[in-house]
Amino acid sequence: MTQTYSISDLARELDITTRAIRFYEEQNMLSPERRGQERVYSPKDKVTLKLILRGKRIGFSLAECKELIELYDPTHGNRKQLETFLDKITQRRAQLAQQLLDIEQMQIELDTAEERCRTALEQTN
Amino acid sequence: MTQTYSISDLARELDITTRAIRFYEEQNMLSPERRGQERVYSPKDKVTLKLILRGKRIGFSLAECKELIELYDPTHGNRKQLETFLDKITQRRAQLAQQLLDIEQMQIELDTAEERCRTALEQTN
DNA sequence: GCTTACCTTTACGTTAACGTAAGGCAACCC
DNA sequence: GGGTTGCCTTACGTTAACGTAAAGGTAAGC
Repeated sequence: MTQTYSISDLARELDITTRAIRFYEEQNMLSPERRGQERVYSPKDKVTLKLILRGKRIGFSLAECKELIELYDPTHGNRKQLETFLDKITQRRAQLAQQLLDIEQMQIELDTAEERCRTALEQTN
Repeated sequence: MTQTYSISDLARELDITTRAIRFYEEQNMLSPERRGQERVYSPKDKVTLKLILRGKRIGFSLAECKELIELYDPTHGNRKQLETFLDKITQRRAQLAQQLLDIEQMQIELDTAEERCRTALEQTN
């Protein structure tokens, strides 16, 4: 008796549209159960959606998010597939490391930008 | 005698197309000098371009990048403008903080994904 | 039995961020 | 002076990621 969700349940909870959720399914990133016509989502589907949203927040394309999701599968892979998986993981790691640097740098620049703003504000007083 | 660059100089060095550079200019993110028809870029222009690219790497839209660039200006702002600037800075900070969390989480998941891959590989031996 | 609130599919529309030609001027090379 | 290289503008094409109708099916409530 594991929990299930309707499409609008998930839309509300994750703050996205039902259209977006259906779109992700079109892209084969989700495949919810059906009760007749209606989509019925499992907790695992919800996790997948959260993965997608997190990927998007750090600027990943849906295609990239999809790759990440596939890394979660009970790895049905043959040897060669597994090795390309490892390659992809390495690439993602490098990308994330670069992003960390970029974010740190940008935080520093926000600091100085804020200072300039504050001193400029004091001038107007 | 400060350094200058042609458009293809910058394209080569920053590994983007000239079309992209011209596009950023169309969006009023750059305004290089002209020598006749030709665009002549300054070191400052180059910095701006790097800012744009860094913004893109962490998933910012060009519109967001533009806002960041404007925070760099010799703040020509009146009081109200400065305050909205500060608001925007606060928002960006929050976004960056969230991204840091997202990246950390994703790194952890890459770790476990890699492990699963490696143990699956050992099965195939 | 009618409204309201869900759900469905199909399909065309939209925006961002460029890509990709097409056509033309200016300078150098042999 | 013909060819190559590099710059320019104008303009239409393209892809991703949905938005937005349109048209309809079902179940609950009054």
